[in-house]
Amino acid sequence: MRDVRVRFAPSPTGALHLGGLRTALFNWLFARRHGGTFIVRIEDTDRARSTDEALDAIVEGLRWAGLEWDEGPYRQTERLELYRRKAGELLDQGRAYWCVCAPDELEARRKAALAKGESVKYDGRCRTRGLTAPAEPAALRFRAPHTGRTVVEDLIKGTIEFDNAVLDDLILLRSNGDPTYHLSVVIDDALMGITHVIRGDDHVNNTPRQLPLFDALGYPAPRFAHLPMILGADKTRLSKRHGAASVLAYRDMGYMPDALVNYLVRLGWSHGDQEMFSIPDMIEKFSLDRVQAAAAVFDPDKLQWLNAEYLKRGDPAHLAARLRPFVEQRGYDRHGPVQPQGGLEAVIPHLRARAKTLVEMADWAMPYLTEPVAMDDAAAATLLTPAMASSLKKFADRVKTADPFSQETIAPVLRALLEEDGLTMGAFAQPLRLALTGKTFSPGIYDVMALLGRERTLGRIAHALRRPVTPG
RNA sequence: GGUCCCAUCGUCUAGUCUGGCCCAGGACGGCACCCUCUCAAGGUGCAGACACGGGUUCGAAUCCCGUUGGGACCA
Repeated sequence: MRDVRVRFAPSPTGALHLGGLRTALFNWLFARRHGGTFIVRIEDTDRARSTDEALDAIVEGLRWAGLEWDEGPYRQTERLELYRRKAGELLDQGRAYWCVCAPDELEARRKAALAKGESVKYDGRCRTRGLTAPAEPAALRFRAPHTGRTVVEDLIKGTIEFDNAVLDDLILLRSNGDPTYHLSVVIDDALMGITHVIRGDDHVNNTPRQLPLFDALGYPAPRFAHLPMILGADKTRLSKRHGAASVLAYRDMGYMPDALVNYLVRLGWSHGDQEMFSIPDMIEKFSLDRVQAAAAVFDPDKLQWLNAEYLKRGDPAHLAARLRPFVEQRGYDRHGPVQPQGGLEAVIPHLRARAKTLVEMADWAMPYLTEPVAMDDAAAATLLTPAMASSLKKFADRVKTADPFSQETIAPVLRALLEEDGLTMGAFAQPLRLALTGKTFSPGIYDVMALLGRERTLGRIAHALRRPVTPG
């Protein structure tokens, strides 16, 4: 195999979507697997719809996901002269011709054909006119073959045959001189030495139109692999309508990049029953012939499960770094950081088994990082009864001297107290938990105390006891 | 409308190329139980699919044809 060169070629007309990320991922994996080159090329010739904001978002999304490229991003708007020059060569060689059919006229003919149930392709009116440098606005059309068959040997779908009679004479240059998608994509793939075009299967029908163009331009065609679409729950193409589809939105919802990538790689690709793949693992195992031909439905629940798995297994220091922005966003700085022993990293072992996202983890972490704690008043009204308050006070008095302040020393004190006051752990743990964290759910109560340390444990109980207590 | 693609549990998929090991396996989700100081997590178990109809064959989820259904592109 020649040195593999693949590209991801998004249009900067919106956010990077999950479908786009997966296309990028499969290209990237293929390149890495074969020691090839991964190129990012921005298809921004549609200048009306392309924006720099979208371009930035795409680049940011790729970076966040960890898909580093080897070349680019190239921008097609920087290569317009090249496309025009190549189009001129096709005209000189008789492989293209001027067409003066006006767009609205074309549209009218198309509608008429559709109404009569005929093919809507261009009728070839200007094909044999032999127009040279027309004075009126003219588009340049490709003289496509109209006989024979074009065969695409797709690496995923197998052999796909097209009757050339159904192929259109593509427009290469619009009447304003701008290249069309078909022209620029073929020239770039040819000149950039792309060996494998791995793209969404919405491009399958474009392939037989582009193949003769490679030929006319005098370049060997790359191999093609068309990836199945990602669908929403309603089985239509995934889009904004299905809720968040943008990669950056998933980042902001607290997903780990490796978890998203892991989820995406399993959408359409598999390696036996294996569900979890590290990046090196998927690079080693990735292959196009294991890619599914059928479309896949995006399942947010499974993504969330995978994310939780990454939270449970990840390196605490790494998770802490990912978690920090979410914590800071929550006002970590507002009260001044109140660090538990060992910093943010120390809370991770206690929260990772419960949280599904970094957002949840950050929410759960706040009681250990800020002072004072936000109290769940409704719960306090039912849990902090006078009787409980008295037991809590006793508990606080007795654990004062526990040394070191840990489960080993606290547990005997607590057990004795429960016996004395005729309480069960089940009855006492909730009021204590609420006093310590302000919440009705938390890590194990001994872990909470160890995390808070002696001073803050006692302080919080005292603080909770100063609340007006409900009679009862 | 034309062209093209696709079809295994609700979802992601293994099995399809190289028919028998599949009265179809795994995972997510669901349900039940266990564990338990809360919430989770974890453990155990249960329900759940070869779209349909014809062929080929001793034998088909697997091969062929058709139907149906879904999707994409063409403006």
